[in-house]
Amino acid sequence: MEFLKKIEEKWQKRWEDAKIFEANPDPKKPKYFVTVAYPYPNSPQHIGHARTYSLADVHARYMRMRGYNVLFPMAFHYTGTPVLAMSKRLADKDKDLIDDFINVYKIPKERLNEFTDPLAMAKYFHQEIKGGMKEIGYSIDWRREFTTIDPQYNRFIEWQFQKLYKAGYITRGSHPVGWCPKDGNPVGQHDTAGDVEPEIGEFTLIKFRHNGYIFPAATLRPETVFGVTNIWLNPEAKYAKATVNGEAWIISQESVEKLKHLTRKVTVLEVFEGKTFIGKYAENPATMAKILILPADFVDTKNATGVVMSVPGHAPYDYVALEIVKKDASLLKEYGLSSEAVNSINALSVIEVAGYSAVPAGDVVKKMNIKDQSDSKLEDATKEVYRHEFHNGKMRQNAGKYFGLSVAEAKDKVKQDLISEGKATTMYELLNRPVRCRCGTECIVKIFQDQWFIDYGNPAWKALAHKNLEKMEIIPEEMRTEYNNIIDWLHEKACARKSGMGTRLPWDKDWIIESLSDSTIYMAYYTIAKHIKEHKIPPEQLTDETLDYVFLGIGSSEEIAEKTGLDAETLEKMRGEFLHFYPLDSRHSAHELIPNHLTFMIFNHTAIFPESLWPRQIATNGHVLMEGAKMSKSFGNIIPLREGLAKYGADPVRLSVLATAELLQDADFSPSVAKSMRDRVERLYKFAMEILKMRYPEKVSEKSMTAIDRWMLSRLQEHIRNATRSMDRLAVRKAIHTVLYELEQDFQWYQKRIANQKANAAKEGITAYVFNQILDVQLRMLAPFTPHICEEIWTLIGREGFISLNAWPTHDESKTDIEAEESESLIMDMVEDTQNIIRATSIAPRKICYYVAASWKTKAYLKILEKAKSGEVKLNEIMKEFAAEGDLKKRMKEVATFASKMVKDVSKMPEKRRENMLMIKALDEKEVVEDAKSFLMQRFNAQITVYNEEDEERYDPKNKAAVSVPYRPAIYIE
RNA sequence: GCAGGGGUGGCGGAGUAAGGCUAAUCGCGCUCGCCUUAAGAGCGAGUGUCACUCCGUGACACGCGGGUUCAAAUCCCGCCCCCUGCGCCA
Repeated sequence: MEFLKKIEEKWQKRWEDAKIFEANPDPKKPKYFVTVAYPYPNSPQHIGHARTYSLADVHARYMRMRGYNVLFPMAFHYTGTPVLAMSKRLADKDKDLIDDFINVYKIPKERLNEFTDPLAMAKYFHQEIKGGMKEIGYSIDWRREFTTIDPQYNRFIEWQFQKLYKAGYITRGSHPVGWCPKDGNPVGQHDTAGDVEPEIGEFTLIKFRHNGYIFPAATLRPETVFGVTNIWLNPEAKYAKATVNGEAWIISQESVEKLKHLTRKVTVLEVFEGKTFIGKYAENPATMAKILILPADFVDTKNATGVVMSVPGHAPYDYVALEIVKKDASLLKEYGLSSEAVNSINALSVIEVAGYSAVPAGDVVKKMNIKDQSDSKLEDATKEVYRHEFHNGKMRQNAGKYFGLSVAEAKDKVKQDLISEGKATTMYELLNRPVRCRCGTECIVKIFQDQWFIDYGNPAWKALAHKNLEKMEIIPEEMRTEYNNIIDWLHEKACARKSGMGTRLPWDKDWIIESLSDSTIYMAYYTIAKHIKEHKIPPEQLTDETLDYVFLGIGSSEEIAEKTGLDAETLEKMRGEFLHFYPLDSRHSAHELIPNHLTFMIFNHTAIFPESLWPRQIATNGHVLMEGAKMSKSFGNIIPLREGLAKYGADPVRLSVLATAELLQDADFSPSVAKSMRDRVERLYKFAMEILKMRYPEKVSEKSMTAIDRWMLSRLQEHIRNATRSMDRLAVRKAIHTVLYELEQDFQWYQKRIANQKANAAKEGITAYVFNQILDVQLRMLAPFTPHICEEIWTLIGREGFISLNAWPTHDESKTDIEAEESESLIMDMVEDTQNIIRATSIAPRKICYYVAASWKTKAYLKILEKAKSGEVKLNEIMKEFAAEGDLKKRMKEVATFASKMVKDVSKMPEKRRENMLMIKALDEKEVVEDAKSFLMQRFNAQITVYNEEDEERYDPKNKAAVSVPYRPAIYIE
């Protein structure tokens, strides 16, 4: 490990000193611009992050070796509220967070105090993350680094938003958000206790009337209004008589504040206990039916209005509650309810659904054996009824004009109609309440007024996004439909908040542009960040005109230079650099960013830039699991990246996160995988050191090589081709497997095959040459994945320069030797057959005889192959042709048996193999087997003899020779 | 619910685009052997299930059920299960 560590440090320093990853416009080379979503510095990175970033780095390194002028930059995303929230929690001495910081992230205790300043915290993690990126060996051009709170970047974002604004892509409106009434802030998932995402739903409030008062019953199923049999109030809870936007409402006391946050004017007139209204009648606005108000403990006055309409036919809660009220004589007495009136209430059926009776709620309650209102199974029962009714249910006749509609359709129609008739209204509520803010307060829904939105719902804009997507390469391709769907779904996205770090909206400085909106086209900023730093360009000089010129080519450099005081030449250089590297060639990210960031990137590019500068490729990848389990702080299975690097080494970590899964799947990291990768890397080193001891000639003539040498070199070509193909679609797992394991397998076979060849200087030279070829190719194909060890070996074996800047090997068709490959697979098959026979007969072989097929068989075989090329082979036809050949005619009976068998075999053969065999024509099988004799002798520890089937002198006591077929010699063992 | 991805051996996972070469590349694990003072590493061999007349043979096996075909893990239809995303959160 020490050894790997030293190598890593050495090469990271050399790369930095030689500035080899600093990319400048170079007209001599094609450019390639790769970026990966910049990290958010609110914690150090862990092994999981390494996947996305390593993939991007491997991509960058690969393209660099393919001869491109690759730009791979990095920046840091300070925008947003999470850092603020964390900082505040630290200030509040949040124990869990402090524990995480100390135990998981290994942050020195004494530094924690600084972190009550959010900016200090962000800066700390920024350096922490950057350190990790250097230690893992990413080929980043650090000259272009920036943060999203740099004033120059703020100018860039202002410029972008002005463009969006002018294009009509910015709208304003009101919007419900999760809200902490104590903190006075919107709450997202990271603000809540237990990281719960607040789910906002819209309840329909149906206005039941009683004596001039409105009971606004809250429901998520307005279509069931026709099945209401009564109203539920919680008898023990407090209700308020209040004026709500001018109407007299009876609502739970808890709902008063909520309605206020939902922009309603509420004045409380009087407070009652729920029981006050029990036994009174109210009128259903949809049916005009007079219904009783009854008591129910299950009514949660904290949910919506605390007034519930009862639909026992379709709501399990209502069904159970009604049954209880009916049976409970003391309850009836307590509230002075007439038992006749109550008992006459029967569930109404308004929805017909296959597989259920008229009262689906009753069916499910009975099935689940639910007895009382507090039974937790009621939740499941409700879900089951709803699921079936929503998808398969139809409205019955008593639903009036909605008769025959599906529940899904009726739900919306009823709601809209009731609202427009003034019989209902709506109210937002949290569906997964209670959701608690980290401060402990229960969250509510607030309508955030005059919020700014980016209008991703704009149809013309959607069309542009689709157009970009169509031209773009999506890796993996399976994700394309996902993007298409998302472009279709997206609508207005709130783009600014009142708190957090970032850029202020240029036309309304109270708002700060939120993080998913200020990170959509920043790849363009990398191209000028270098100049901004180099020339210390202040934000004031980055006027809208400057940026218009640099990014859109509007105006002249002289004019702008004059106005801004910027150097005209610098302006032109910036413009030139932007045009050189743009458009973006590849964008990398984890695939959870597809529904937001990545699609936003597409949208914004089409809004700001001309079509020629739209992004060309997006590649996304899955997560990293830790020994099969999800990584999470609560499982305590997070390995911070730098800790992992220190423990296992950079190259092994890179391999571990990339070699265990294809892009879409989750990779599985574990110490044992990392360890085996480390062993693999060390073995490569040892192998190289052995080759280093070998002497080999500069050039080796083809002729002096034996078939097995040519076979190895031919296989090497095949592996180059496969690895390159895999890399071109970023199938890194496949590529690593090809380079590391498949190549290795052939190499091991090769070593076995040559182990017994007679030693002489020429042979040794050839072997050394072949070994060296393998090492050379393997190193260059591994360099993107394990750059450190590859650089080290590269230098040790005396190669010039950095392997990182060397060429990726190219497939050389001329080195492919089909004959050698076919000969070798003959040997491999033969070895396997021999082995099977030995096992089957349990003979300890002393003598093994091989009989290669007679020449007439080969002749017939080739004929059949020839025929198979042009479609199906008809046995009778081919037999006629055989009959015309003298040497075949004299043994027609044998030929017939042989041919019928071969026709079958050939038809099952892959096209490629048939072509190869035809190309080779007749292989001299006897010679092939003779060549492998010493190997076979060693392999089976027996005497080996090779005969031709037609050899009169052959030793063949069991007459096995007859069963030989081309490419499959007969075997006799004794 | 909607959308996307997936379900293959003890495990991870190839194979599915172009149906037959293939019941399974490769890795891990496990068993046996070699090497070694020992362990590890390395090397070699074996390793789907069941049944039987158990050096062999047969049947069954790629989520479940149908279908197309001489032939299906692969194509078609229906169903079940798992994972991910669904917005103000980076």
